[in-house]
Amino acid sequence: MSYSRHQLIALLRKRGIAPTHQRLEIANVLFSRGEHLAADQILTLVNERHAETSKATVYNTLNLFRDCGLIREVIVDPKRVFYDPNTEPHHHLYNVDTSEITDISADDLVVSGMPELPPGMVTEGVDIVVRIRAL
Amino acid sequence: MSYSRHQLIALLRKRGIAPTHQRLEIANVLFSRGEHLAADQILTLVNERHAETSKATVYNTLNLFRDCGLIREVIVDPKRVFYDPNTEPHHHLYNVDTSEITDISADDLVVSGMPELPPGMVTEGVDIVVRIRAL
DNA sequence: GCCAAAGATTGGACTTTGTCTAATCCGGGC
DNA sequence: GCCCGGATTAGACAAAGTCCAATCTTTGGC
Repeated sequence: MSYSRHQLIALLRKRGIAPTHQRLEIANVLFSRGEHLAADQILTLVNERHAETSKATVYNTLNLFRDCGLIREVIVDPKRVFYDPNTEPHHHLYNVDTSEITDISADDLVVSGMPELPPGMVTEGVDIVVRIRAL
Repeated sequence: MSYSRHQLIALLRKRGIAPTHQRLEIANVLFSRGEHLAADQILTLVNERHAETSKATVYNTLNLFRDCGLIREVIVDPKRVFYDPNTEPHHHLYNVDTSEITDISADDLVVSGMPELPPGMVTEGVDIVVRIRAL
């Protein structure tokens, strides 16, 4: 599931994000791999060939992508945030031993009995994490 | 919902935890308030009268309590772990504006369609977080 | 294509959360 | 009351993430 330079540019433009070098590199790593990656992993991957993107830019860009709804944060590991290129509603299987994250389709996993929210409150999202481990 | 010194000692002893001064203070803050608290909040609360418990001890103790099943970690805020004195199965409402956490009974909120686990894997827990915000 | 303005990137200092260590300090059993 | 293994401590350390002011790119108007 690889994306061409043009496709990536279109993806960013659609959200009003100026397609710079660094942003395209980061988008490429996220969307072409389709994996859940943490900031430090992205920093490493993006600089694999020749270093060209700084830590600050990786964090800036991930926050920008998140704010624009291009990617989603996954909060499962107390040590770091993971970024998910899949923004469709879905849930996660989290291997606590290896920190590996796998998707669970929202069609399979269904929640019922959502509580009334306090007035003036809206749901931003429902995240389900199934924590698993060996044995 | 206040706990007496004796009740707290019994609570720790039941899990084989030696009831020291500091541990009782921390247990008291958690169980008497019944709130979801982060380590730094616990450190502050415990030292409100006169400082007597160090940061290291707060972290040691929270990890100990967690390992002994006395409390539960709640991973919802990328900035810090919250500790929950309620270890019964239940879920959480998380106010992303205020970082406030509220319980949702597991009787109300039901999940169906749990996926097959890879062989040799066991479920450690299923955490549902309903993220809400004002507006 | 050129230029300026707006916006993006950068290294490095800084903050925060949490861990580690080696020294000291209990407290429960004898 | 004494001892000893476990508990506590200050402070150094580590890792994730933010901030800043200087510099570099993009982009849109011409």
